[in-house]
Amino acid sequence: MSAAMVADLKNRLTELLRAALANVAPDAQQVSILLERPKQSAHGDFATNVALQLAKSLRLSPREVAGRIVAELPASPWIAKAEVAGAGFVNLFLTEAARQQVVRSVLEKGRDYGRSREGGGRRMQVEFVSANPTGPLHVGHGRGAAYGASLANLLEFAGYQVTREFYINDAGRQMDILAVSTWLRYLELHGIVVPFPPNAYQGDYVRDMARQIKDAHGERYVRYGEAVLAGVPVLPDAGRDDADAAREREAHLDGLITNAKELLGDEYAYVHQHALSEQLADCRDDLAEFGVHFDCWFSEKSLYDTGLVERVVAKLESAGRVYAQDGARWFRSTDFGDEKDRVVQRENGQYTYFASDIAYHLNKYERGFERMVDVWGADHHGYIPRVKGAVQALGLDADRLDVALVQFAVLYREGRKVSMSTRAGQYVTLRELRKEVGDDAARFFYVLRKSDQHLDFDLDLAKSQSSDNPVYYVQYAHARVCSVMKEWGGKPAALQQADLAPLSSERELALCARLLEFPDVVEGAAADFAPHQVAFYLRDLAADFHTYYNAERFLVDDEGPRHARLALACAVRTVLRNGLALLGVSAPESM
RNA sequence: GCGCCCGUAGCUCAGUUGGAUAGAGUACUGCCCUCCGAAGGCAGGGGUCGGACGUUCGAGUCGUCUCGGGCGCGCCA
Repeated sequence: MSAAMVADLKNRLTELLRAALANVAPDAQQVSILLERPKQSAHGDFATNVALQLAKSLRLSPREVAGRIVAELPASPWIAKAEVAGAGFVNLFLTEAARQQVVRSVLEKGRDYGRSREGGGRRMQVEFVSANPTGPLHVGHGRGAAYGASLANLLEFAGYQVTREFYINDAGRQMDILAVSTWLRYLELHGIVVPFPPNAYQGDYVRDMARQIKDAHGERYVRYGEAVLAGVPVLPDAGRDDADAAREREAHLDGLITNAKELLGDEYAYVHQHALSEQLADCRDDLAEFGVHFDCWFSEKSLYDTGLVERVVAKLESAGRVYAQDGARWFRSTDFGDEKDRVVQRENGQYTYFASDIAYHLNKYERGFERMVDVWGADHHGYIPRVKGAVQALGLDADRLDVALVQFAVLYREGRKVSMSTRAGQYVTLRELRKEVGDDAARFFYVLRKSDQHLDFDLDLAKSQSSDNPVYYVQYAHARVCSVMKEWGGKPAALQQADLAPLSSERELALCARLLEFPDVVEGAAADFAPHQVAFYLRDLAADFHTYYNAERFLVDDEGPRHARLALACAVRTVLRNGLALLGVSAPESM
């Protein structure tokens, strides 16, 4: 049996079952034959419920139908046994040879074992992280980064041509706040003290940028304090935390932004640009060190510069989807199931974030991606109907766009929730986390949970270098294989043609069956956008290997068993490495 | 109040378009290194799958209701 045939094992089995069905139920040729892997090995390698599906129309008991299918099943070198079980399942047991050959298949394909053509080379975009470049990434962004990167890897492995994209929110008010925050710190350095607003960016990185500007340009951006505050609404008392006070603080900040733009004129753009590029560079470095790379950094501002925002709103208006009310312009998202219509252009003429996001999605479609995935924080779930609505309103196929929601990571320190506030600058950064627990542990930990599930991130546990962290368990299995190979001293290539017949123990055949699962796991994880399935699989594979390792010796005197076992170990190593690579985790040869 | 998500072992979580006796990790208890790496292995206890009703050959999974938790509901991004 060749490697390709192993990969097609399920298809072959399906064909055999269909051949049997042709005799059992000639009128039911279109019935779908689902082959699943039973949870218990006593139920065989594959099972099908097709008899249960057909029983009613055939007016026979499910067990009777199953019995006839088994009787009509053509002989095959891959099936050792087929039997009727339970309510009417047909359980198929593979021959030892069928299982053993997966080892050869893995060794032949190497890094490509598990890769599929499911995606057919179709172009797909995964947009993720897309954090405001207004400060260091925090641990919530880290989860989106780990998830998005792993998802992109998976989709690529599943045969899609993937573009990884970061959407830069460089056009909005948040960037102005960052620029003004930096400028105020800069003025401080020159002895001009304007009270630093509580809702401006507090982090030390703002002071760092101010210092850089001072070092590079001296007093060039200095303006008088009275002018900075001229006409700016006063700050409410620090003690007040009612809604009015919050509004007044925002008004104060807006006033400062307006004055900064007037006082600095064209030079405001420099401060703004400096802050943006500094933060973006920091973000890119941080992610790169985390093993997260992007093919495209897409600027929101560019959508305004090219006039696309304006054009897309006009297009929606001419389609009758935008109307004016209360001085603003609204998109009729209720036509598409949203709870209420949404503003695209404010009374003051400014477009909303939503408007540029519509333009952005139009741009994605125009770039020809057949499928797109937006990875968002789960708190944005209410945003989905309006974006999908806008896509539909533009006459585009909304089904090509998927939104994957990632819940925020909730940090725990000494058993207590760590409060997070971006503005107050009190949050654990991704950098800190990476430094504390290491990139491998962080990447693995992040995807060890379903993405739309809350992640309790226990910092103390993650910080401890103990074996509690599951990533060590998987990496250790890999290091163990490497160690055995080193001890053996031979060349792996010599194992390609090893006779695999000696791999007949229960543990060896179980390990083979596990290796056989990998392509299915990849395909399922890609289809479900669920990298955590790969992480769980790797833990199972490592467990099977550790069990085997403890029970048997590899370096026995007999060359037959020795080479067969080493071939199996090598195959395990390859699959561990391929799986870890999908998750962006290293596969160390020793640790 | 309305909408979306989640309730599975003490804790943290898996559970493959509905499938057979609901599984891991962790914690706890007891074993296993003169032998390729003990960051490992073996064994053990622990569950009304939040609750009720329904759909059917079959429900942790689907539907309705209900209780509990999270998030969203702005001319913010």
